[in-house]
Amino acid sequence: MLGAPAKERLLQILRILEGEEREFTSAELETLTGWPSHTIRKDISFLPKTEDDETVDTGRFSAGTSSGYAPRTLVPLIREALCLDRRRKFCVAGLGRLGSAYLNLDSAALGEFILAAGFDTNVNRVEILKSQAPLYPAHKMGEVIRRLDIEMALLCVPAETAQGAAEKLAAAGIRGILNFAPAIITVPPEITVRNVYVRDELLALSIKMT
Amino acid sequence: MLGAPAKERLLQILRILEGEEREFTSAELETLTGWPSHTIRKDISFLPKTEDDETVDTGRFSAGTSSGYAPRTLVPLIREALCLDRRRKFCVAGLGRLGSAYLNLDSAALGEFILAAGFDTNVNRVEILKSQAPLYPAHKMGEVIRRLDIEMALLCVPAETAQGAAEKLAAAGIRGILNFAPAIITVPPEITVRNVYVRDELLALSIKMT
DNA sequence: TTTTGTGAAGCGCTTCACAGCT
DNA sequence: AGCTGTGAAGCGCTTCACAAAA
Repeated sequence: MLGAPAKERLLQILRILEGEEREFTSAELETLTGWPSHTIRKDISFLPKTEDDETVDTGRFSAGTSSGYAPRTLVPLIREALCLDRRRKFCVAGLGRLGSAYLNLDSAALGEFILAAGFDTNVNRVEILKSQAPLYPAHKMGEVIRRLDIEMALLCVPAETAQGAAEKLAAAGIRGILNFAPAIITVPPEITVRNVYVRDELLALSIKMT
Repeated sequence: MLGAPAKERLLQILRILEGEEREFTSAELETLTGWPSHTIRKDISFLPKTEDDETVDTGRFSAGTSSGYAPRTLVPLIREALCLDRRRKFCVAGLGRLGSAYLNLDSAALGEFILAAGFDTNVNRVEILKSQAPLYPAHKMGEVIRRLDIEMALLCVPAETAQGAAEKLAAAGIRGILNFAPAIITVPPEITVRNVYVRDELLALSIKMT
């Protein structure tokens, strides 16, 4: 119940609704997201029903209100369904140009995610760079990740060292890796990887452009 | 024929096979990609058959060769199927940490895309940074983009200046924008935007992790 | 025997059409 | 009238099982 495509759409809807106050109809969400309104309604219909409502209202978003979905009620439901209620910690592995750029993202751009640490094999960078989060030499990864309970890592090392760094992260007990290095990394199956390849993004963009 | 999920997988296979010489079995590709071997074989079976082969071979990759797929024959077929034949030019707008990181991607990581220029309002950066592509002050954007026929831009400026930079790119005749700034940008409808938000990538990763 | 190639079955997501509420 | 909510139909992707080739 609630497949991967639906989760992707709900995430997009969540982004639109967050911070909004006025209600959105499924037709509006269609123009904003590009997904058909009936698909969106279907996705939302899969969300858990709020049982704490004592009134005998049939539709939980008061179907037929002729006004749409209220962010106030919908946003928490989506967050719960997508397991986004917890604030998760992540770290940056590799503090070159790319990694240090992500060190300096302000918390508004990160939402529920907390930048908890940065790592690099080059001790100079660790000492020189300034960051809100503490920076450590790479060999302390295992200790720090476990102590701070860091779940995810942005992998920002060069392509040549990506596989090695991924293995170090795996050994350090990381659970998910966002791989920005233009390389294919393989890790134990209990670790989830998501690749952010510039080439793939350009490809997706050019497909969208046609 | 050949749906979106299959394209995604073929792209991943293409990345693995490019530059390789030895043959790969579908079982090997399974361990490398994570997709089941029968799914991979199915995807490949959808590729157009090479008609120029005079011999009456049944399987075009010589089914039963007991050795796997030859990159030599497979790579061009995938490239054609994914419409990756044309080489498209792009530029980088904003040469801070993030932008300059992307300036230094080698061509292997970019595939069919060509980095044709970099722009920044800060003339110092334009003069000091070294890059394979020529760098220009931002005010030359219109002239350069049109002269070099650049189609896409990586928008790597800070969030505060993202909207202004996007408007300059729009005025310069860009057709697509890959927005790396953590900001929502609005452009004329003839321009396609694709956002790469770290927060969204982290969200997608954590959903995948559950 | 190993590995590709593929019709057919299976299954999950999307779409439809309409009921229900305001 | 306008909009949500949802069983059921439809369809596309995945999986299966086995034929064919070296």
